[in-house]
Amino acid sequence: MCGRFALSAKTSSIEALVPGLHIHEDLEPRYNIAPTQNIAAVTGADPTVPAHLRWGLIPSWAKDKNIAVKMINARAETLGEKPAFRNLLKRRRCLIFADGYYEWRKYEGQKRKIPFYFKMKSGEPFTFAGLWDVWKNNEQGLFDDFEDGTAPVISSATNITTSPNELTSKFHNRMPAIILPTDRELWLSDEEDINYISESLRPYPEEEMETYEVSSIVNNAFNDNAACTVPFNTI
DNA sequence: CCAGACGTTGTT
DNA sequence: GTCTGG
DNA sequence: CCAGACGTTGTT
DNA sequence: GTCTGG
Repeated sequence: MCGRFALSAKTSSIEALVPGLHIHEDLEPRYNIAPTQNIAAVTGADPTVPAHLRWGLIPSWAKDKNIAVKMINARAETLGEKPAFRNLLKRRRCLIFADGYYEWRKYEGQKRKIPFYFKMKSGEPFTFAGLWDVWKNNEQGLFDDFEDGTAPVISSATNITTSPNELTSKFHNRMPAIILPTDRELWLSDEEDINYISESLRPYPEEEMETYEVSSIVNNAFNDNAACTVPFNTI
């Protein structure tokens, strides 16, 4: 899975995740990052510069950018076989910055599903494994924006999923592939052995993670994507 | 050769 | 673009 | 992923 | 129920 996540860490702690990375601008804290929105990432092309990628992969060959809604996730197990992902796995890997992600649980008799927030016990941000590509619109001028404000050239990304660790498996049968700190350099490298690369797409050790139910008061802020400092309730 | 797909998740 | 199915 | 819409015509 | 927008 992984259809929503958060990134509110200080710029300095995000920079600390990738050697040489320098983030020039201040990133707004975000607690409800959704598909089609921009996400903060670094690509293997230049890991010293932050990349702002649109979440939902639009492959370079796509005629219609709306294919993105179907490409927010990519299964780690089959990346090497899928025509849409195989080449990207070889040459267009990226790390997506996050400090938590959400899974939903529905309680018996309750209408709404409740979000649970998954994070590192350390509180530090981390990196999802992603693939990215650049798409150029062929049907209209390259200098004309779309009506929805998106550009005619879009760099986008998909978030790789893998089997869940023990903690996440209580909520879902998938979890986002979180790259171990020691594997980040490899993931951004120009290594083309996809079997070797794929070894870093394992479920993240659950002993380093924890989850909280997002309380109703936080839920409001969550829905508004507003800044939120209220502590989550522990389950 | 050309034509057509290219994807995941959750839910039923 | 690249792979699969016909 | 969730939230929210889901429609057209004519008139101003 | 299903699609769209974020």
